[in-house]
Amino acid sequence: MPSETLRSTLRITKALSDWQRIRILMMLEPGELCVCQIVEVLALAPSTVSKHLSLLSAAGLVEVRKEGRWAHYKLPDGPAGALIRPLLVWLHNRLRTEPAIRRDRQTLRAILTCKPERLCRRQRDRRKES
Amino acid sequence: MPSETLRSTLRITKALSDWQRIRILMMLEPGELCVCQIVEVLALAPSTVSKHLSLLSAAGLVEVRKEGRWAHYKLPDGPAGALIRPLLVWLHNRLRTEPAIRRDRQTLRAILTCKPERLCRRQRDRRKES
DNA sequence: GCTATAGTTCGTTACATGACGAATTATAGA
DNA sequence: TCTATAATTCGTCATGTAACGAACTATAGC
Repeated sequence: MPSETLRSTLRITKALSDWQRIRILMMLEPGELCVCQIVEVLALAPSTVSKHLSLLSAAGLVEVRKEGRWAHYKLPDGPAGALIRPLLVWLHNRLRTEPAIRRDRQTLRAILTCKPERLCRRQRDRRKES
Repeated sequence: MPSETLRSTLRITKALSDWQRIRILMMLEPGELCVCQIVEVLALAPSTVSKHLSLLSAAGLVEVRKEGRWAHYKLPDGPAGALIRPLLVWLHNRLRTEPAIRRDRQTLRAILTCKPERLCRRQRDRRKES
């Protein structure tokens, strides 16, 4: 019977062992984002992104704030955040200057200029034509 | 074309996402061990342990020192070690008091009292009878 | 040189995981 | 109340991974 700490630790390291989830964590450094914004940057299906977010959430690497039909995800602060801070700092230091990560930040900046509703509409439309 | 830093980072996080490999890293904290000693603690097939060690090695989480037919593995020191030290410290702090890890330490203590040659012989014999 | 042996590599099998689209849920607005 | 919609859950498929035993490699000792 593995202890909770042990399983929790494995949940964290497993959550960190996927490139898309790392991209999400790096993306959340500056502040919270809603799902559709993350979907847009990763260019993955919403269902896929949702799954990634639920794994990150289960590991305590992100927190969710639901507001109407919107879900905003952010890095945890307070005691929960302190627990995993060293890992995020390590990741951030290693990947800050990575081309792929810089590209994501660039994309995100562009995305933040338009309202989420517009984003979701665009994503729906794109889906229809294919 | 993902950069080397990026692939290296993923190799590290993937290496950390397995329980047996974490056990190995915790086991190596006090100092180097040879493969048969690790095999004995984990109670896995030598081929399986060897594979784990090669993944850890590829990620730079352990270093190998070959001596005759024996292979000694240890945590890296120097610059290579400094790079991943924060991760190992985090892991160590989280798992130091875990029952499973304490049990491994206990097992290891017993194992260290007998010479590696004896260990290997015992392992071979056990294999034969099954 | 031969033989025994510590460790690795290879091939196979079972299971875990990431991706997608379709169906579902829950909320906002007409 | 009914419709539209942001997000999640579910079912499926392809790929990745951990485990094993068998075969292989390389070294020590006769």
